[in-house]
Amino acid sequence: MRRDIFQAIADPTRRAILVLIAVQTMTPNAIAENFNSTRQAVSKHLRILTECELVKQEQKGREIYYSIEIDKMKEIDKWIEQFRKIWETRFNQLDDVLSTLKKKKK
Amino acid sequence: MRRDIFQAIADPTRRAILVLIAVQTMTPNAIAENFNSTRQAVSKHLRILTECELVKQEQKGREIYYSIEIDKMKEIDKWIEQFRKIWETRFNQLDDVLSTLKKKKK
DNA sequence: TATATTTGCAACCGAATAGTTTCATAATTA
DNA sequence: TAATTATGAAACTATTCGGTTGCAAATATA
Repeated sequence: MRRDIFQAIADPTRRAILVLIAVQTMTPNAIAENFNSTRQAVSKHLRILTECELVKQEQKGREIYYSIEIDKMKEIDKWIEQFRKIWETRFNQLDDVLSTLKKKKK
Repeated sequence: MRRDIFQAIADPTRRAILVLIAVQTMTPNAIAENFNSTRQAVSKHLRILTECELVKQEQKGREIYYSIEIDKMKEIDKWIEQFRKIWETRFNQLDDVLSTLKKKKK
């Protein structure tokens, strides 16, 4: 069973769940109301998100409130980071080209 | 056939390919040398990455050089953006708490 | 206490995934 | 021209994935 954050956010329903509970903590029932699939399907998604620690639970009586584990989201950001460096460099290079052109014009 | 960037980067081999060709353009053969699976398997990964426009090809004779489509990578960053806002806010709130504590100490 | 509610788990199913082997095509080289 | 090299496509396979239905456990309410 592969269970990492990238595999977790590959599914559009799970991405939507993350966006939902990022705004406020929610119970599985409340989350499921936003989707066409069954509550059990959403429950399975929540299990996957919990297993890779992208969400955490808080039991309150018979209800369980799910909330986002924002620190784990940073790991995805960390992976993107190495590419961000590239596009920022390319942007600066473009900037250099533009300013060189400007100087030549003068 | 679902073919979006999140599904594309879900596979660890594809993520490694992206990191590899981010540094320099490479041919499928050169890329495949870095993995234990067959050249054909890598070829399939490249097709998926090409289909969702995360990489582009440039034919040179019988060789094909693959390079990263950095703009497409920004789309992932864009999705992370909404969560970045959250963790920055939380960080600031923590900052407020700390400075309040500091003031009380004085 | 009996009933309703909230939730997760197990078993099953069809589709998708990632890999393999085999083959075809096009370009280079001997 | 013949052999070699670089590549992608097709067919097949085992495994995983996302969904379903049915069930059990725990808590709340009548």
